[in-house]
Amino acid sequence: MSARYSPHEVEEPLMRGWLESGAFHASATPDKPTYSIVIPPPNVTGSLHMGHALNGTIQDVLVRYNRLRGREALWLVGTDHAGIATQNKVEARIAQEGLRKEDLGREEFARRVWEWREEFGSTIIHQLKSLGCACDYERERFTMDDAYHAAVLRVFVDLYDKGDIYRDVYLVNWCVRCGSAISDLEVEHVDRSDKLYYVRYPVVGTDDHLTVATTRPETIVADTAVAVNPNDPRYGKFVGMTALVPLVGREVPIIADGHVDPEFGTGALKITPGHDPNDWEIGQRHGLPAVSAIDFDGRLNAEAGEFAGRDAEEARGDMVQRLQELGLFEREEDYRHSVGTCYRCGTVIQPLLSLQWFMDMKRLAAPAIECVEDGRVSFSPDRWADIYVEWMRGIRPWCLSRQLWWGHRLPVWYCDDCEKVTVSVEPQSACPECGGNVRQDEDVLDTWFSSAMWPFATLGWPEKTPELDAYYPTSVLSTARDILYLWVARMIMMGLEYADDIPFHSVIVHPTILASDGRRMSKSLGTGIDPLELIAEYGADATRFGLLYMSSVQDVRFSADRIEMGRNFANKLWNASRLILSGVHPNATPVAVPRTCADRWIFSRLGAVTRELAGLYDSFDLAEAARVGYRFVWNEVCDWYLEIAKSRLYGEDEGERLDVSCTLLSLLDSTLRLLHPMMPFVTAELYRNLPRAGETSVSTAGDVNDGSIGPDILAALFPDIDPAWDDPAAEQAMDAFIGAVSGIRSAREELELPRSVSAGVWVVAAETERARAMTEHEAAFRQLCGCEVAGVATKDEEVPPGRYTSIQAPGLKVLLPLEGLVDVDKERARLLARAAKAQSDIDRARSKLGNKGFVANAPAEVVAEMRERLEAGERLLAEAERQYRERLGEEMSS
RNA sequence: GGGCGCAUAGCUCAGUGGGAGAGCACCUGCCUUACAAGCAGGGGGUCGCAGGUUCAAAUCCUGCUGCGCCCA
Repeated sequence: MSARYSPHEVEEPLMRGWLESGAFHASATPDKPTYSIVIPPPNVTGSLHMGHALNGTIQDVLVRYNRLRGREALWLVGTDHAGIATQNKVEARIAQEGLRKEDLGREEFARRVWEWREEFGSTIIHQLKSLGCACDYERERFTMDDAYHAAVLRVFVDLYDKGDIYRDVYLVNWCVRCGSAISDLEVEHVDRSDKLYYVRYPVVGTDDHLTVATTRPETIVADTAVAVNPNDPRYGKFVGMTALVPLVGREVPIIADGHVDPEFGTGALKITPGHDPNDWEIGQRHGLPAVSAIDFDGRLNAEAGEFAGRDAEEARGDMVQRLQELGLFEREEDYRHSVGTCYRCGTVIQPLLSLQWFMDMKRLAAPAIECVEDGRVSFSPDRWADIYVEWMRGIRPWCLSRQLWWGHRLPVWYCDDCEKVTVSVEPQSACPECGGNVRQDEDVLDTWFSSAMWPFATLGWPEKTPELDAYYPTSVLSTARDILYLWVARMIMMGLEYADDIPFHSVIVHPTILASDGRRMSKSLGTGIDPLELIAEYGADATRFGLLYMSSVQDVRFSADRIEMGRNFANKLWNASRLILSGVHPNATPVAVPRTCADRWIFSRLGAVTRELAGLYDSFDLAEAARVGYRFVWNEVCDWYLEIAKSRLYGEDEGERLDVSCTLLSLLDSTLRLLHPMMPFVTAELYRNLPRAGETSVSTAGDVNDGSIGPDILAALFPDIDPAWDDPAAEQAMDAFIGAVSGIRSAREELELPRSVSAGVWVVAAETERARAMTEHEAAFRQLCGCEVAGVATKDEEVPPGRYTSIQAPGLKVLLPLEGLVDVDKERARLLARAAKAQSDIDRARSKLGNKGFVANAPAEVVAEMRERLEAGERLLAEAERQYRERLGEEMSS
């Protein structure tokens, strides 16, 4: 075995073996309890980024853990067809041939998209393999698969028949660049510095005018009212009169509406129902007409008179100029506000009136709220449940149609001859009403409509498949928070409506890994970190471990230190295993025979850690799981147990060697299984090198994996703990041992006792059982701190007279002889420091105990503990003073 | 405008009512036959600020400041 763990020699062959043997494939008809996760389908156009890497790791930990728990675990993967994003990619590609999609026609364009998808569409899915993800790659799904498409049409038609889906003219969010409507959720609000323009609207029949403030003077030409707050004393007299809209001279009513904020601008608001969502609402309430002055290409139309044909935003300056010429312009001021932009391309959204397909969400929302409120679906962290419910209560109609060529085309046909609209799963060739010609709607469905069906459509719905039966509802959905509304909420609604049950029991909302500047990683700013590069540099296990360790509940700045920590940890585990695998007795097998104090201690700890890790995996606290695993392996197994075991492992006694070998192998065997969910590769590699019962010699540990799988950790189970391992006495004894060794080491450094200086120390313990580890593991004790145990006493008087310094350890103290060894000044400083520490403990405890309230109100055990602390402090102080006197021949003056 | 979250060592973060922790960085000493991606020892913090509750507050409450995010 190499002295350094080389992830790249291990990972690829292991993954290949697993994939070839179908180890990740879940049975359609399992005979075990099941566990299932559907991956949030990544965009076909994407490549692996930090969010995917973290989320992939989380899901993989859960899937692997549940396999170890003996469950048949399905991790279903696949991709989302991502309408706009994919269309953009392919448009860019054909643009290199000098083509636009219109040149190809719809059918040919779609063919090009499929071609593109075949080539690049599974990039992320393949990249997940390098992270070690145990997905069922054989069941990869795509939201445009034929069966999936059929399911989408079926749901659309059904919701139409139920009256939830309808067609209407409504103000929608229009992206001029994408040439499509998008839903409210796809609009991203960004803060922008603009101008607020103050414009005068003459009041008809008076010499007065109302001044309104607007950020969009180009929409003045579409105004159909001026509104003021009903309680605004400045404007009450104008309500009911009319005003003239500048530039176009339209006479519009002056209305009163409670939603007008008297504080904004002048308190008078221009109302443009055709180009502003709030104005649309006001217009609806007051029966105002809506004028469209901006077309789908972002240009002003005939309503804008002399400005017709100009791009709306570009025309703004000239329109302001014209207002100035007309004497209707008052002033402008700097203004910071948030502007809706397209979340795909960043273009400023134009609210436009348009005939679109909508889905009313109210009916489906009710049960989807209920299942979260009654706890059938839980969120982790649970505050997301409130956020979800809050949003669901205010849910609004969903604009479903997209003016794209890539996606699920609406199953809607319009008759050329009559008014008949046919909505049907079956393609229509003639109008069922009049037999006339029909045309299919040109639009496609919002991508999120199909992804909402992901948890059941991927399992074969609407067929009653065995997969659906075995794996629905799924166990967990893990996701970033930004698609909580866009996707998670809609999955719950669709699941309840069509699969007759919640889509998943738990939703994990994982944190966002931020760039080092504390903001989201950004490609354009170059602050992104490529997880594949991390894997290349540190290995997959290190990357996974680092991500888990750094990401608990809060968003966190990426820190390469954590990944390095993961690499070092993998290396530590590797080397600990190297010590064991190369040092054990040839006949040893992983069967624990805990005999000595240290054995019983480490197995007691193993039991506790196993329980703890199971609880942490079950409750999705994977960051804590990483910490617990790290501390156990590094600070308990490696720092102490292995060091103690060495003396027996390298000793002369054959029986001892065999015993400790078996125990070491058993400990390693369990530890690998505990950590496997987090670090699948290194644990699998080491596991296959463990000798098994029946084998007579250690296998070829550390040979480079040729792809064949030895004992496969994937077939193993989570460690079974024997309650009999719990051993508080052994834990106490080892606490004393560790405290003594550490104390002696510190003293040696402080007193500058060279390592070569050996000493026989006396152990003073009221209960000699406390000193058991030190006597039982005397060889190890000597090895670790360079001291022999000269004897064990129950009280000071039993210790031979002489000069000692004392070292306090849990439950006992160690007396280290100083005769002729120590620099007087060093010892003086040490004793003074000890006395000061003891004094501060005493002061603290005394002040607590002197407080009547404390003694009366604090729990008895806390008070008792404080008394013990006081006594211990007093003992320590007295001892330091006594030693000071004896050693230095003078009183300590403090 | 409404809401959520965060502020702890030089850095990145744990800890969420009873003696301030980790990793990295730093200082000292070690190539001790598992590991220098390591070992041993050490220094370093009025736990953002101000009030309050409590016998007891980094931890609970209120306000403030700063940062991030979501919704309108």
